[in-house]
Amino acid sequence: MDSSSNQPKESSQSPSQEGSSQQELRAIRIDKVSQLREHGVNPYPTSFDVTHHTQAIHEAGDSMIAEPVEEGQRVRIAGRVMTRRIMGKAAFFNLQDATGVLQVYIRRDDLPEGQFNEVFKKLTDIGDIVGIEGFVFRTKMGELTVHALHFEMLSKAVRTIPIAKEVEQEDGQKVVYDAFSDKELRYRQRYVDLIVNPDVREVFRKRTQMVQVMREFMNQREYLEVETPILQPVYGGASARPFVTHHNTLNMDLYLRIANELYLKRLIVGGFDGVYEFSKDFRNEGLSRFHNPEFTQVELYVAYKDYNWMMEFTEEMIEAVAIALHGSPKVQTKAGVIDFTRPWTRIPMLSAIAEAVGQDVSTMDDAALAALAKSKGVSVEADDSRATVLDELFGELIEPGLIQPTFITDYPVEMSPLAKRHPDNPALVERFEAICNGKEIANAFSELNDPLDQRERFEEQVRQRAAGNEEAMQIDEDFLRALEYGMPPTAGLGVGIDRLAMIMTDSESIRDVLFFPQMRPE
RNA sequence: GAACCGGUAGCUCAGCUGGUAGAGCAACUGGCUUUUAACCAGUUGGUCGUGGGUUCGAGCCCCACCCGGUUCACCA
Repeated sequence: MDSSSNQPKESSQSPSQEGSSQQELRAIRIDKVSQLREHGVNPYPTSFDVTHHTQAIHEAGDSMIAEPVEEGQRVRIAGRVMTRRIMGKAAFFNLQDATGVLQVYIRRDDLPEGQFNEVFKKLTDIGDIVGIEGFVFRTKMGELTVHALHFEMLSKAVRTIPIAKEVEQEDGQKVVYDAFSDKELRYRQRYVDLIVNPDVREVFRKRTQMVQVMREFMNQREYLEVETPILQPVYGGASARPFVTHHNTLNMDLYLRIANELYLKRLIVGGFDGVYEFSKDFRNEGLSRFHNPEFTQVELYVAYKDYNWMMEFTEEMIEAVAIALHGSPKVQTKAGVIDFTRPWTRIPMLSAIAEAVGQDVSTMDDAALAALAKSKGVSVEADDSRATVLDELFGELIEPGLIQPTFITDYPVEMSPLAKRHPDNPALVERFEAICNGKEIANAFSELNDPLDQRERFEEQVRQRAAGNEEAMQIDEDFLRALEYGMPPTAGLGVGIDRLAMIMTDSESIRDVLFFPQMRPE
């Protein structure tokens, strides 16, 4: 492992690389596992019949309390012990299950001989998973509580969980003390983060709900959810550097997909009218608050439609997401309220730039355009194409200011090798991006289905690659062959699920909407 | 890849001008049958990210490296 291998070997009972204090805490808990067995208690039994979740009991509230209370309905709940308050012959503890937290009251005299003192008081810790059966009542202080008549250890934890204490102040504000907040530990040990930070669980529930709403939205329109290859012999559909892997038996390199666009369009050629896929894509680029090497997009292709139709589809679907998650198309974020109410503003890219710089750039020659960019503080390289300069201008001057969802339309053809040319201006394509909170959340176009034009566009990409653009596309001969069989006019859409989840959950980093963000090894 | 900020007990954090490291919670022992940051009394717990250096003496100063965060560059 490392150069310290001449040290005495650590016992398998105590993981290395940990402080002695933590090892002591762990050793004490492991000893408790043995003690439980000595008391005839299985620390890891196989099952427990749960009748109620804590949330259901909270919702039922006083209707679950009988008169007298001990004759109330028996409830069986299971979960993790989060706090303990022991008072000699009785105790309270908070039990957390998948739905919430509920207080439990437990007394020595309600349990079999010795169970309270030996098993509960001495051998049960915060973090253990237990099951109880009892009846519901309210304490003197009015807190809904289950009075336990039966107690079972369900899983003994041998590591301590970081305890946060929550206090409700007189004004009703909740203050959390000692919250588990170290971002590195939270990302590396997400399971602990999820145990102790309820807000984190809520973020991921919202993310899942968001995907479900979108899936249902597309299913209702009878688009087919499909699966296409992640391991691709030729990568394409986006401008990015790929991950490379190797298949031993075939003895060939394969690429992890950077997009699934070209496969989904093959399926449109095959005769499906609408296909979509929630797709993990992989791009071998830097990491940041907005970039993880693997990320999720949904891509959708619909035959006989164009990008105008797709704009309406997009704003309708995302408005539906906002309403499902927040009960309203208006979403509160740190950047202010974002209002997804359709229709969203639509601005052609060149008009947006003209408005920002106060001049019409469409009639400007390349040199004048480059000079303009420099005068606006936008850095341009000598060999940048006209399209690149326009993209830079847009990205620097306009995009960051677009907080409310906005469609930017009609991009230069050089940047969009898979999009159909605009009928009014062959230098542009029928493409839009949806910008929200200063970031692209969706990208779509009327798909190029002219196989000869598509071949020329690929060949231009090859020239760009030869000129040093590592992100330029490869020629996909099989895709061209598919187009030659004829693809109907088609509208295509990609929505960045992580980016949208960040907005919908008001998260500042993509790591906060990924369970397991990419990290360097510990 | 660059700049800035950070890394001290299991968790959250103090630690002054360099003088042998502290609190709360957790844990351990005892007490307490409606508590709720439960409480009361006592106890334990540290490779101060790692490795060098300066110094009589380093958590603190210097250098290198590791990990994380943020910003920038690239991108979705």
